[in-house]
Amino acid sequence: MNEIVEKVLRKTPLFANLTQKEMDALAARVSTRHFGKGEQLFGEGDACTGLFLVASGKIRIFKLSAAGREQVLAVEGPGSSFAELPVFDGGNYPAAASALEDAEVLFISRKEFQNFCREHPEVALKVIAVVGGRLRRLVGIIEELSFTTVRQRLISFILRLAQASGTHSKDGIHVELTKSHQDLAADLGTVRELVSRNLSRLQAEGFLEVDGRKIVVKDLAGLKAEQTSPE
Amino acid sequence: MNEIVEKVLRKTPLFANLTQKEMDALAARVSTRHFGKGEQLFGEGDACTGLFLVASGKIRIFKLSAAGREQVLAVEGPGSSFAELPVFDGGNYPAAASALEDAEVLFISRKEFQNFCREHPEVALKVIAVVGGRLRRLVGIIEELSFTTVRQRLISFILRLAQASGTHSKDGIHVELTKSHQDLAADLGTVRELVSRNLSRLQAEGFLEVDGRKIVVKDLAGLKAEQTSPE
DNA sequence: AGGGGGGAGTGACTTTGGTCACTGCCCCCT
DNA sequence: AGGGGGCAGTGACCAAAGTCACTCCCCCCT
Repeated sequence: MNEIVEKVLRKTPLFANLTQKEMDALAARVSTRHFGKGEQLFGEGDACTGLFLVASGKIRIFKLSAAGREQVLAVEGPGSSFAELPVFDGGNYPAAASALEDAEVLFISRKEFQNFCREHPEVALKVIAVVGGRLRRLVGIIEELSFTTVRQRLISFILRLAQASGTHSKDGIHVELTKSHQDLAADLGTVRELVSRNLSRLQAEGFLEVDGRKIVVKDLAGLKAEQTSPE
Repeated sequence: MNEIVEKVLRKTPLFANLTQKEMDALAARVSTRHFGKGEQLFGEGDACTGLFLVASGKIRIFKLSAAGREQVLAVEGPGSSFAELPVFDGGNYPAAASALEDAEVLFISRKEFQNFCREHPEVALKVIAVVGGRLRRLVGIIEELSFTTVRQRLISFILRLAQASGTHSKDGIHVELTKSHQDLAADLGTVRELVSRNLSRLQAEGFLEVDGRKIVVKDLAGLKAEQTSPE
């Protein structure tokens, strides 16, 4: 039981290099919770009860608009922590979180985590580093929303995907969307229809070939050019 | 000389409650710099050299797009610190900073600040709290950019201004813009023309009266309604 | 007085984003 | 086999955002 917990703890940057003794102390304070696909961990505005660590699966952090649209702020996978901040400043969660796939999550109550940080100042420095990364990503989202079109964001997304998990072949780079257009739209800050339309258009222009969730990038250089200048 | 520095330090949340001894130690490591209106403190992508504290004036943190548009991320006044994060994670500045008005700024080098945090763990906790607030504001910007129109953002801005610094009279609430349409557009994530046009339109609709940078809110309740639902 | 510069207003237009309403597809369920 | 449900594609719109090109105004400069 505790070996699993420890394994996860060692994988999260916040607690990676604790001594065995510290690790044991921490593990004893941790509880495990399971969330099914689509299940909500907490809602926007909920009082913050503690810190979460992802053991398996993926957790999506997002904002929900009055009109029902979603804007994804982050997707956290195994080894990531989230909600560090409200734990400290005592405020409510600024966004909602739900499981993108079935997920195993570790939970540390606010009090326990705060005490632990006080006893282990290095952990506080780690928190700052982690939060720093988060802040950079948020700034990136703002930049994209403010300066770019849906088309450009979609292109960037595909290029990132190609970079990360594309397989090369003579007819181009094969990539596969791992989510629905709906979810992709929430990532890009737009609606389903625009994702669909822009994909069609990129295909018509010869940059891509689309077949369901499989995409073949035919003209990498061309796409990269489109990403920046609208021409 | 040092009394002035100390006064500023006491006003910034990060260092507010240090002992006199600590304060002296810190003050000795601080240097003062002046920036004229419009002058740039650092650019986006510059290597991070240290932490800044605002003594007087206002500093604008912003992103600059390839097309020359600006998106303001934050405006920091006296008593605020900024650039805490890159100091810790060692990365570059994610955005540029310039003086909105003539400003006096304290500077602490990266090394000095890091050491100080290591010696004074409570300061690290303070950093987290400050950064937490910053993160919330960024999430707010994302929410606005993703879910609302320029019109709604402009209305929210005016309402906030009315709340903060409006003076009531029989003909409405008088508020005054303290910046050009250009700068306001950068705050709202749009362009000059849209600010101008939307103001005109709000006037035509009877919500406001506009005279240069003076605005009289005629229909507060109506404006509040417009802020949320587009009708 | 004349000229220059920054800020503001606006008409005309294009592009992008978003909505609505359908249709069709695929897969699973019983 | 027949029906749902979720997902994807698309046509027809409409509204918001942004661009371009001016004009006007005010203030400051010498």
